[in-house]
Amino acid sequence: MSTPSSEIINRDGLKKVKKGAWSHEEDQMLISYVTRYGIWNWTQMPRFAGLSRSGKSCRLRWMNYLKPNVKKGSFSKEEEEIIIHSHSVLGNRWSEIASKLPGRTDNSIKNHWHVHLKKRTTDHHNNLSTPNTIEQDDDDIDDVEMIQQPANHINENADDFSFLSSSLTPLEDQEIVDFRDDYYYDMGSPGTVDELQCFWQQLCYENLDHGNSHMNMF
DNA sequence: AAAGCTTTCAACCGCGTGGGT
DNA sequence: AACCCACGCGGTTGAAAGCTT
Repeated sequence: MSTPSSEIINRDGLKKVKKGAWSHEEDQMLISYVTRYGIWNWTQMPRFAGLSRSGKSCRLRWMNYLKPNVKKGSFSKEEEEIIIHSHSVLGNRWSEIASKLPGRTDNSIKNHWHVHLKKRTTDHHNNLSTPNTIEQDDDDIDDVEMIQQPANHINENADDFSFLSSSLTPLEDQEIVDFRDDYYYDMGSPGTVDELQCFWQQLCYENLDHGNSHMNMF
């Protein structure tokens, strides 16, 4: 779910940064570039990667969606319990709360809080302040159930990088990039124009097989 | 079937911070 | 000390999906 893509053209007819939803092709370009060269400078990187996006947008897309260990899908009871407890201690420090939930991003936690958990905690608080209330909604029942669930799956996807090999065929025979921790920072810039051109030619070669002729930018 | 309403969440924006010069 | 730049954070927005009437 996202806003539609829009390319902004300024008065001189020059292309400026694109906004809105990311296309599959843009995702592939970003993944491929980061896999090959690592993250060296978000501001400069879109230009080298052939993306008409701001560095900020690229960083957000990578951190919240494309990064290999980003956990998608619904939150478990244990995760919700951790969020609720952490929020009661830390407040709206979403990044700090996210650090307690491997694979979850601050953005997704923030969204989940506002959509699901905020109401639950205020309801709970209201029930406490009105002790004669007998009603117990589904969410309260969930709160009881969550304590009984095992917590062994919270980190289940932390080491799952399998999608990289399936989506990045041009690079599958090259060195395996370790995305854990901050390894991929400080890998250096792409270096020469020849090196960069070679990189994109590899990508184009592979993508032509899948009809992605837009990749042919050289 | 379709119109209107609600929910969800990806993405944007503005601001604060830290490092470099 | 002052400025610049890159990055990260938290609040907010808005389109799409889902639901209700």
